[in-house]
Amino acid sequence: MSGKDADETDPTPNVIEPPWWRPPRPGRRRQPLSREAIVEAALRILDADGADALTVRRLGDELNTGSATLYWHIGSTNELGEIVYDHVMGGIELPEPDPSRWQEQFKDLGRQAYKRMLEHKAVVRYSLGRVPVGPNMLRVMEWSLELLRLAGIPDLAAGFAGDMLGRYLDASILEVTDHGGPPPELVGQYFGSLPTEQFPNMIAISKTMYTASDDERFEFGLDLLVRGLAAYAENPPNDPAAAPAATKRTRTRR
Amino acid sequence: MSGKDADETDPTPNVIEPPWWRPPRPGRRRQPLSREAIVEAALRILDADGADALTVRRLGDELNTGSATLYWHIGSTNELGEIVYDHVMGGIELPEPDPSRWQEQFKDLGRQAYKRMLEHKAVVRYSLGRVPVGPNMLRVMEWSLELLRLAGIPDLAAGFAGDMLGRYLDASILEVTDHGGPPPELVGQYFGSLPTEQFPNMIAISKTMYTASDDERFEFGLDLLVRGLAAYAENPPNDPAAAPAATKRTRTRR
DNA sequence: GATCTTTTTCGATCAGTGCTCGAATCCGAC
DNA sequence: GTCGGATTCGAGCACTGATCGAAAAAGATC
Repeated sequence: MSGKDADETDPTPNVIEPPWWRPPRPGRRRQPLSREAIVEAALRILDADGADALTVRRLGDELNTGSATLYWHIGSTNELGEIVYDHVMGGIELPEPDPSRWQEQFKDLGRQAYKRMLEHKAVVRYSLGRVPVGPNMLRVMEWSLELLRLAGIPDLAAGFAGDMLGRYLDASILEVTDHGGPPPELVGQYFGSLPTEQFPNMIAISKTMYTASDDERFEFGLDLLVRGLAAYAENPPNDPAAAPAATKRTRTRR
Repeated sequence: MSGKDADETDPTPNVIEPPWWRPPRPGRRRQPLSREAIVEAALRILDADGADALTVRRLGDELNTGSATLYWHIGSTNELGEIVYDHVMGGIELPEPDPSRWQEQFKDLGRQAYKRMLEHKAVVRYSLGRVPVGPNMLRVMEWSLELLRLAGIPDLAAGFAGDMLGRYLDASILEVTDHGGPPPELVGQYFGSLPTEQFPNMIAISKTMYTASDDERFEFGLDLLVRGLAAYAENPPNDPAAAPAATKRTRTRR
């Protein structure tokens, strides 16, 4: 992206040589390849050309190397995807948990994650069926649990909340993304064109759904989620084992 | 699977012929290939060997035909996957919506879908990032909307509910499925082995999560979802446009 | 029956994928 | 220097989804 040394990288300098000679090795790249450089290149590709464009060969082109080299730094393309996902979520800022404002703080976490994913929509592919295990998401999950437990949400519900939020996030991003399937507007059109007598509710809803903007819809779902959690805080479930409050703790460092 | 005519299908009968002769064409299969036969074979493969095993070639083997033939009946492998998903969901039974029991009826829809998906776990791959558009799912979605609107859930929330339920279903199935990633027990072990001072809440939760069975956890999340919806029914959102009740209607046929 | 048209099958093949191998190269420590 | 581990890389394997045009079968028409 910087491109400030683009021509120095050119592997075919202006010199006449017998064609059977080995072309001058481009030499070790000035800056040796690192996992971080790979992650950034991958994100660049994803942002520019979508999820399908991220292949080992394309990645090799982007970094002026072969596919084999990459496998010395990463385990697999899937693993790379997870690292990229964790990298994108790295910028989330977590305030000191304040139980009295837990609903707003929890929503704000969702908003931050949503914003970041919107800027890198293609990354959603690597979040879909997975439990996030990267260092950044670990930090986020711990914070989320801390907040909800302090707020008096039972353990089981607190555990669910993070998972639910993640799934809802994925779904929200997918809804505004072109992910290979039929274009969203075609789906909307299809739903609207169903036989009226057979699907009156779907038609009515499809209209309602389209009057709200993407951001408004996201906010709405976030609210729905928090209301479900709040219902648990006030009225604990049938499971008596769920602790009503967080265990004694010292303080979160950050 | 029936195999009642296995030997009749054998393309190499007990006859001596010069090897350069064309092997006797297996002839048109007794029963011409149909989309339904393909879907059933695909489901058989998915159940037996998982999502990665479903390829056009393997499907060709299963049906005694080549990959090219399949493409005459289906558009793409992805499309086939969606059809299989819709097929699996086809067995869901939908009672007459009874607004006074909407919470239980909605949960029961979730339970039915969960049970069906559990019997065909690999199919979850074709549900992940998609809006279900098959005829069976269309029917289910219409029923769900009908029920929730009659129960007084605002339109926007009712629209979300189906989506949320689908996502939650996917996540629940994935949690009990080996989907190529690290084995679930390893993830649990990893979470439990985190440094205690840094992740006290995650460790506490990971214990709680493992005491409950898969079914109990599913039931719990279902309850969380319904509570969120119920909160909306009683206390409509800031959006005044959301109708508090379903529009006038005649009656659902079924 | 024979002929023509439409539906259905299929072998061969294309371009692209993730990933691995063994050899070559680089680079810092001795 | 030179030695040994760290790093790069070309070639290639096994596999994928998908397409082409030819061929066969089934159905319609005479």
